[in-house]
Amino acid sequence: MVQCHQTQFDASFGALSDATRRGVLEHLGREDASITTLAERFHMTLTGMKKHVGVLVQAGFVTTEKVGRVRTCRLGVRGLEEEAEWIERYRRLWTERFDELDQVVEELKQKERANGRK
Amino acid sequence: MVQCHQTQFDASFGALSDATRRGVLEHLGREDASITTLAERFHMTLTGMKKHVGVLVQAGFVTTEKVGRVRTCRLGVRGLEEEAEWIERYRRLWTERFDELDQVVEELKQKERANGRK
DNA sequence: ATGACACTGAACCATATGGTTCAGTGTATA
DNA sequence: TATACACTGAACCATATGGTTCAGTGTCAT
Repeated sequence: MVQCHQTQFDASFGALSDATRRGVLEHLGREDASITTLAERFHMTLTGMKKHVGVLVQAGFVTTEKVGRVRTCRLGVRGLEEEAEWIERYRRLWTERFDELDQVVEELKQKERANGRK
Repeated sequence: MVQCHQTQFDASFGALSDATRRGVLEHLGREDASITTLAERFHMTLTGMKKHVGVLVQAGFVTTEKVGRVRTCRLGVRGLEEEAEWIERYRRLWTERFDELDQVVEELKQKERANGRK
């Protein structure tokens, strides 16, 4: 369950680690867009935006289709389910870890009270 | 609500985009560890592992404390709450988007049935 | 006090990333 | 048919990333 998705997570978290790409996802969440539209929206050359879109496609977040001379980008079917799962798993890890810590702190307090009474 | 966390997300998703670092988080979720332990565990030089830990510290996922000659790494207090939130928000976006799509498909089917009856 | 141990920092290396320009190709439109 | 438009690909650039080696510094154990 751990080794099977490594390279996929590398790609998807990598794709999410750039503000422009997160912005593109947000835009595509509202409406489909051509490369030109996205390039203008994010103050970037066509070529630059095409690279970002390429990364998002590679990660499976976006699909594109070219009709005539314009390539339209839209959200891919893959979504963020697996990333959400991964993150959730680690959130649980964190919580457990700090519940343990709380216990330790609680024990320390008890000891202190005991010492205070001495 | 969008621009305020950009660089933080850059750092945190960037930190998660590497298999070794995800592995380190998993390890620290089970137990604290020294740099040496982690380096051995992931077949890497001390220096290399120290860099990875640095990235995780920078992202706020890990804290370290040096006592004597060993630096112990543990999960930081920050956790993954905000990343979980972000991802959740986009999961909703996706869902809405594909619900719309489903509607369109549904309408197409209806039209087709109508044409079939012609 | 000596040696081993755990880390640290600088320097280096190859490759990846985020961007650009420039020179195309193919498509729509006047 | 000529022109403008949307994209594509190659080449380039600066910086970041993921790793290494090597030469320390400080700490523990004999």
